[in-house]
Amino acid sequence: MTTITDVARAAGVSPATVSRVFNGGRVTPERAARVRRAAAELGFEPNRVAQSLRKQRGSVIGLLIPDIENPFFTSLARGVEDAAQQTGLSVVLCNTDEDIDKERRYLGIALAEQMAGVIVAAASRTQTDLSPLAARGMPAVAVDRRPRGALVDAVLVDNQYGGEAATEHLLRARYRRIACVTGPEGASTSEERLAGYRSALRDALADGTLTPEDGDDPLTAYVRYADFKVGGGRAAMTDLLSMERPPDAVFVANNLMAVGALEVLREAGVTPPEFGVLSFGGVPWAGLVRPSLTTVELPSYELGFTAAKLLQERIAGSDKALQTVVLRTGLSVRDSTGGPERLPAPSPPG
Amino acid sequence: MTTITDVARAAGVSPATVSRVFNGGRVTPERAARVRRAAAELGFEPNRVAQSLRKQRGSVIGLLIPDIENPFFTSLARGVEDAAQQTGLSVVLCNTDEDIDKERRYLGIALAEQMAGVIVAAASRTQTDLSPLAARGMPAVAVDRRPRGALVDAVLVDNQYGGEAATEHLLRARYRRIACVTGPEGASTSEERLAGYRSALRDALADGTLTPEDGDDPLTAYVRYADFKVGGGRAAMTDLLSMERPPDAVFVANNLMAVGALEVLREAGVTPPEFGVLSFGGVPWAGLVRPSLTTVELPSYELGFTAAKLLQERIAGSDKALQTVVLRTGLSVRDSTGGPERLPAPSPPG
DNA sequence: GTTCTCTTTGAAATCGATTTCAGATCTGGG
DNA sequence: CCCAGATCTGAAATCGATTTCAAAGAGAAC
Repeated sequence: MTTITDVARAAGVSPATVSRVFNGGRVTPERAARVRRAAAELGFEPNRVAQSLRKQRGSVIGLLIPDIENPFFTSLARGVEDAAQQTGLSVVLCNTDEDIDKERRYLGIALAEQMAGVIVAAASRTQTDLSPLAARGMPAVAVDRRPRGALVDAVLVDNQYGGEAATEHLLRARYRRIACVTGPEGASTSEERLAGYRSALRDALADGTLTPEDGDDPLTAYVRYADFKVGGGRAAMTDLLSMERPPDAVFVANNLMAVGALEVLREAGVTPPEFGVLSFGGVPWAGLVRPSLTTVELPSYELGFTAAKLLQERIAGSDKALQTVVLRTGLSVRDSTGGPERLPAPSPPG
Repeated sequence: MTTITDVARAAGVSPATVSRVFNGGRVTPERAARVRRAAAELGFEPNRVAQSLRKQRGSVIGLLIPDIENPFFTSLARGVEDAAQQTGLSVVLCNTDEDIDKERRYLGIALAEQMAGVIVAAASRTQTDLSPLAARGMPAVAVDRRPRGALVDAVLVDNQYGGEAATEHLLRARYRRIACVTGPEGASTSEERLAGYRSALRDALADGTLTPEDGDDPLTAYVRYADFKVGGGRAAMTDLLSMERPPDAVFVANNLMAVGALEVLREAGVTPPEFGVLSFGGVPWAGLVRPSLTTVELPSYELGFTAAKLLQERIAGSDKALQTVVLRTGLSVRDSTGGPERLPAPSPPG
């Protein structure tokens, strides 16, 4: 491997000069040219490990995500990658598997490897602890989920608004017993989406669109907590269908659980849009799902891109006040929420 | 940050002794205990950057994959991660996007960061160049795709056998005009799967199962090359359907293209199993696709796991002869290849 | 008691870059 | 022609670990 010393020798200068050539120090043009030529001839590339050690900061940023198999996060990862590439940082992806210990381990690695910074989609709102990073001055940005009390920039989506819009849409489509399958208790995303759902129901109760049935609390009876995975969606949906008075629509608070819910519905012979289904977050290969699925669209790529930009500012030394950027969701209305009445079949094409 | 020197001072020993305690040198038990206690109290964690610099080798392995959004590769990545975790290595994921330049850049980073080794699913069989790694003694393992002439261990699937089995299955199901949508020319996986398809057709022609129609070469007429992505599958399928004498079944050489093909078929009102569809590699959320899809099952997780194990051996210094491990595929027969005749509908459950 | 061996220890070199500091060179002004 | 100030340059320190080497100490054999 050719080192800076080799280049220096070849160019007849000192290593310090070589370093200056590549890091923008003052060097006479003639010498600089000699150094560059020598470096090119020898195929010199600075050893990043040595650089990191000396500068006390690497050129890699860590991206901790809870589920690499969820396309939402892979898309987010691409956003981060694209933004990072623009400034020569590289991204390493760490899959925490929604597991607090794995997450802690990866945070430790980030510190030990002296990464330039980290972007974290926290495994838990209450347990994820970013303070060791802060203690060592490593910049961090929370994305998608905001861990409690962490003093970091955050890029989030407007979960409450999205949940509200989704539920309102179902109400407008004349569904009246709308269930909500949300994520784990304690995850900020779960709670906020659920809050949106409840807020929409409360409004509907207030203006008479929805009339309370006796017995259960209408804001709670149809709510189920699950785990943001396909299996959890299946279990929750099965449970809802077995109710004495089952729902006629469901708002599922994440894409994978929506897949699970759809599977269960299909197996039970219950099909949208008679039974309304609305997913928070796009489902992959949505084109294959019939009827097509109404979704709350999440700006996953932008989430990642924005987070990376923010992180870069911090790495560059910005000490602006902490920011929280909230990105808006959008509602893509498709066939699965057409309304509970059986509609006339569309005439076949051609 | 607490360094080895701090610990040494706290324990009243030299840094060398502290290092020995953690790296298995000979130290008297009493001292070792003192060192451990001091380290624990100070929360000492060795600085990996310094370690890497000194040892000339890091504790991170790079995994270069061409498409992070293909669940085949994310599953493979998990295999790598699980295997790596067992020996304290961490994995960083690099998405090359089937792009030779991005791939080259990441290989450069792997070298500059002194990674312990790399696992590569090559972006191109002909252009991917692993020789810089070899030149610097960095261990590498090829996975899924074998770059031409690279002197590295490889873990592959038996593509030809899988393609053959798939095509034979379609023939047995009495499809007679079987198309093949394969990947880019030049990718080893494309070529081998296509070769399997052709070999099965040749056998069928030889034993009379299949009779050549006049005009086109039966081994070529129904073959289309595409790009291993959804869009490519769509285009190829559209093209096939527009033929004067369209096929009655298709063997699609990767999962994403199968999704594209299914979309086109659905839009055209052509449905399996009258039109047979067989995908090489599982389709995500297969449960939502109706009719269910017959697939060649790929051991993606095992592929990654095995590759990581192999790499670890090399990192540990093994100089065994180069190995190529070939893992078998399996055929999961489902509804989409039930045969071209319209079958009586199954009686409803219950 | 002396010598020899074996274990344990710490001082110092090392990895490859960056950066400080002080000296050398150059410039322009007086 | 000399000097102040600006500009360049290289020697050496530094980052935090590992590892070599030599010395000190312990123990055994005679």
